[in-house]
Amino acid sequence: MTKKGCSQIRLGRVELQIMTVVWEKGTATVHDVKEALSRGRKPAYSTILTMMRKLEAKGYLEHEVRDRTYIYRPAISKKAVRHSMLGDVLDRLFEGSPSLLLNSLVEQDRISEKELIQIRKLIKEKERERNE
Amino acid sequence: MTKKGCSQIRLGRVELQIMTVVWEKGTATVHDVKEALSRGRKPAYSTILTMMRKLEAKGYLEHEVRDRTYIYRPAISKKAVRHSMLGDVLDRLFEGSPSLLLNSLVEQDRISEKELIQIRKLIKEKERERNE
DNA sequence: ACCATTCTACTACTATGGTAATATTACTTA
DNA sequence: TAAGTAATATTACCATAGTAGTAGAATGGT
Repeated sequence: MTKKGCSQIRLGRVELQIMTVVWEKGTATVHDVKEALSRGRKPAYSTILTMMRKLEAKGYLEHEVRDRTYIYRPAISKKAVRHSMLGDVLDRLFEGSPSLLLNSLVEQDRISEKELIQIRKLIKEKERERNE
Repeated sequence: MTKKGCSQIRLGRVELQIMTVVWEKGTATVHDVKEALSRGRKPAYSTILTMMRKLEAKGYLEHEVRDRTYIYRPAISKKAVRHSMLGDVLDRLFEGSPSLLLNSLVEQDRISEKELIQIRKLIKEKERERNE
């Protein structure tokens, strides 16, 4: 149970990209990440290496050595990061109000038919749970 | 109409705090902001001054002079910043899926009874609009 | 006229995310 | 065993958010 505001997980643009790769693959070497980041402006190998070392120093990655290659894996869950960063946006920008936040998504027209159905299902579940 | 990804509004922690004050008050002097930021670790007057000048340089604030005091006002709407920053989180962290995002809020138990009602209303409206 | 007050302007420093060249190490293979 | 290869380690930048001391300018009161 995370207390209100004790999260404070800070991840930069590229840091998050790297973490995303490692989350998706489960484990990843520097090369794996470099490979996965082949779209857009690709950072140099040594750039990714440096960042992954920093991510480990911050406790977001861990590694083990196999055939003198570092095998990295997440030391923090995607869920935790989602909670932390979304909670941040919610509090800083939307006065802690999920409906205000959702409204912003509606305004942006970011909600497709499929998403709408999914969301309604979610709400229904939450309501049912609430009425027990 | 903002195109997909052309947003790129970047605001730091304190920068956003300052913008929030100016949005709320409509116009604000450096003193007003310093006053409003009296909770937490309060930045020095000159710190706020510097940041507001930087915000103006970035085109997020404007000012006029009155009795040799700078009266700042927003040059960018809160709505635009909300769209930009939330859109960023949506894309980077939730694969562009609003329902995944909402699910994270549910998991965090950030949705009160009142919010739930408000959200349902929003969804209903969206559905009605969709079925026209 | 002078001084205190109250603004902005200037300057400088710290931390951190991002970038990457280069050095080093260790293994492989001819 | 010497060269080449493939990995990490070291080092050094740049940009920007955040911080704030101090200088300078203009005004108002005495």
